[in-house]
Amino acid sequence: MFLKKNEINLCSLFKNVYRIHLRKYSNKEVSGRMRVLNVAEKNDAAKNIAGHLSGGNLQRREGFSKFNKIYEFNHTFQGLPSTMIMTSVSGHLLGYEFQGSYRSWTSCSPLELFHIPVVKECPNDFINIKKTLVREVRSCNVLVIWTDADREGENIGFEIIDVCREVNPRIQVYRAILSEITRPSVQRAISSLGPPNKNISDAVDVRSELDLRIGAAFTRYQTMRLQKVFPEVLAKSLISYGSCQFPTLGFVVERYKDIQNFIPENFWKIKVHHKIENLDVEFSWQRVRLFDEVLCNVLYERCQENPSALVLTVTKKPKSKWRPVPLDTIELEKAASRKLGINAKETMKIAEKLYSQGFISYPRTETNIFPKELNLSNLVQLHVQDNNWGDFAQSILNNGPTPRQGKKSDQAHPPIHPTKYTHVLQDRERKVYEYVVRHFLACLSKDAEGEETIVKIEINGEKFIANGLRIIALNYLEVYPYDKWSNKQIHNYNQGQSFMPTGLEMVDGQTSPPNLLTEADLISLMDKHGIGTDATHAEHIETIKSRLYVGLENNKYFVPGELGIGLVEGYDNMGFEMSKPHLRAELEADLKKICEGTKSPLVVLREQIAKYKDVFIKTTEQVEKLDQSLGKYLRTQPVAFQNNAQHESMTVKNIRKCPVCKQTNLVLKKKQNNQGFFITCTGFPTCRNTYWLPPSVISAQVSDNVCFQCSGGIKLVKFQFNARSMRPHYPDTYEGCINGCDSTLCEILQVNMSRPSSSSSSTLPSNRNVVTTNQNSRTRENNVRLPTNNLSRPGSSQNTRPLNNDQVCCQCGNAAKLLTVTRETANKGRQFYGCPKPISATDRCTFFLWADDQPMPTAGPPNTQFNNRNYYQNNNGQINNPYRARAVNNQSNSGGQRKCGHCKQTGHTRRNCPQN
DNA sequence: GCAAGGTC
Repeated sequence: MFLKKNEINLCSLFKNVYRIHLRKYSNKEVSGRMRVLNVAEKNDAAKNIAGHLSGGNLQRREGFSKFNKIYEFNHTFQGLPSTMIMTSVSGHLLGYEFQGSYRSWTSCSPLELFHIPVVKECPNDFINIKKTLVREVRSCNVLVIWTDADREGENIGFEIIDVCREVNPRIQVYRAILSEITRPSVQRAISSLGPPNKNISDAVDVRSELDLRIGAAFTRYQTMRLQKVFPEVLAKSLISYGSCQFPTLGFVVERYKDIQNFIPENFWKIKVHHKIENLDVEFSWQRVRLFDEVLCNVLYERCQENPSALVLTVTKKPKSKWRPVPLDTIELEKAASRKLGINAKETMKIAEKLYSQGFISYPRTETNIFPKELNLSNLVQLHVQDNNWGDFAQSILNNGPTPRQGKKSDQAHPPIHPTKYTHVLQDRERKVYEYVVRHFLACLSKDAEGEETIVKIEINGEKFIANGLRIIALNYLEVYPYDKWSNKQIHNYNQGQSFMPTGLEMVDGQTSPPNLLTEADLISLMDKHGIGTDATHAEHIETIKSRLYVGLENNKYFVPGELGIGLVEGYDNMGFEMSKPHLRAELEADLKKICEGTKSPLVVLREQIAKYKDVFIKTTEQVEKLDQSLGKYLRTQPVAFQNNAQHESMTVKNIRKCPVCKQTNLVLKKKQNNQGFFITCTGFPTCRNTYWLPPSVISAQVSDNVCFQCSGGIKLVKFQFNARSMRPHYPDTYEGCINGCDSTLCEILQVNMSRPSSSSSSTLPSNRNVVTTNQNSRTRENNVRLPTNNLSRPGSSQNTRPLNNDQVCCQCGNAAKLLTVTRETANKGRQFYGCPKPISATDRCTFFLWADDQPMPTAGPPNTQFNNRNYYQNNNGQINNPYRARAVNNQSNSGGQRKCGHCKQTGHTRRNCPQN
């Protein structure tokens, strides 16, 4: 329940009327106060926002997660006195994963990873955070999202919304936008709440899903193949592919190859020296250098003919060395790598520790502009006490801080700066802290000032230049030893004067290749090409090091490893620029269009998947190029490996499409104790269709032969039975079709594919043929529909009756009865299906299904089904997925014996209880 | 055993 502001004002005049009004529409707020759940992206933000909103008058209590506290305080929300509950998540609450058995690398062909369902689920680490949200939101009327004002923040916001709406579907949702966490910003944000932006969130979902599908498909494929092709070298290697790690590797390989392919060129140039006493001033040639020796020699000889130098001009002008801009993550990483000798990954680890101890501000920021509200003088004051930089800090206070401003703002975090003084840190922590402090003081100080002298001379028509520098004031350099700027002396020259050089020489040289990339260079390239984020650059670099794609030369320069260069060259030879940055850039452009609402996320997903799937298939077709390239660099002969649809040959063999879910395949598997076999759907646990083979089967193997009687390429299975355990005259070894055409075999095995599954062993679970939707997860499929039709056919093994598509059937196999809730509850009038047998009947099953939760028709792509009542549009214009709402009906799997917490009956939960 | 993105 939420009231418009003018409505609230009116109500405030008639408090009694308002209270009635409030109670009428909200059963959450019995006390007459609004309860508002506020959720930030991290605990630190929640704490600070709560502090600003409450003016410090708040109570802290524990949530289920020890890292994410709950802050409670009173506040006037939209004109109403309200109880504010502020808590947080820790970044993403949910993440995409493959379901169930698909997490096994051999469960399916890697090609299938482009299409099989993925679910957005809460990792175990974050279950406690989710539990806190679920508990708190039950008693609230309003949810305010305070996550970071960036793309990921918007997506995290929707993850919070999804979790909260699951238990409180009527909650009103608002988005607060903060540019920084200061009191004015927080106040401004809460008084200008808007709706969350689904477009932005969708873009992140698309990116996440693509990263998983593409990354996993290529990683599994190339790992499994190359381990077999190079068993001596790569048997235990994980050969990953990722949309960020591969371009990062590509940069290293490209620079290495540039150097390898570099052809030096000879050049020649003329130098002039003028030495008086100990000062030797060198004049450089205005032509810089010539690549023609004869021509250079002609000009040199001309100078020699009349070597007297005439001073053409003497220019003196002020020269500044600019103080640094406020520190962002990338600059910290680069500076630490270059100047402190600490690599980016280690730097971020140290910075995070310093942040968690309160010594520095949040170290993952793209902002290099100090917000106006930040009291810089107070922060500088903290450092006046220091022996090394205290005097400098005092001088800043005396003159007033003059921050140099950069041009970037992530609208979320301020530049990295010290927040507390300490002098007790040791080693690398001290180095990083000192760097942050000195950088902070430096950028609040003044540019270094100097005077530059430029002298131009002419010798018989050829012009030369020399520079001098006189430093007037070091200013920021006094506190910032990481920058160098030194005086460069020059003689006093006057325009029009002539002098005789003490040296005139022609020197030769060779052009030299560029240097190998340092870590700072690599980070700059990643930043320039949009590979990764400021928070992840260091991780991608670490990944390609740990996978042995690259190594370090002299502990400083990146060189590709044999594996890394072999992979890049292999894909290049196929014509796929997998290691080039523009693939990611193209996706980024599409993501931007999704954010702007000019391109549909489904279209982007479909296009990108089609593109990468095509590359994947073509890769498998010419994968020998990868073998050859790697063989060359690994100096190992590739082991012959069949090239016929490799992505399939390295996985388990499919027997046929699962007759229940009709999406994934039936495969043959050994039981965990290795004693006996079963045939199961690879969609487990989404699809639980399983056929247990009798103990008399001592060996089973899917054959390459297909059944010539059945259509659809059903694979035969080769069985070995216990000797003489079969019928008289039945062979102990037999290859046959289990699809139904071989009735004797199916009878022996008690397998009947015309039914969802059959129980062939009395000692094993038989009723597993139920498709479920994980209650903690949201399922997303590409091109295929999540199997749901079994809900209308909870179909125990006894259910042999053919059912039409529209019929709802209970667990006994009977047509379910349509009933209506008659009790005076929130669900009064709502229809549901139940078992048609009398309540007193002992064999009555526990089937329960809301009529408006019925599965959709099975035809047509999912995005064409928006007219179905199960797809509904919420207040924020988002399309909600009905599958999640239906998940609670799935207790019918595995016996469904959990009791409702309300009526104590089985077959439904408290939330769906018809007696509500 | 897989990605990249948050965060602790």
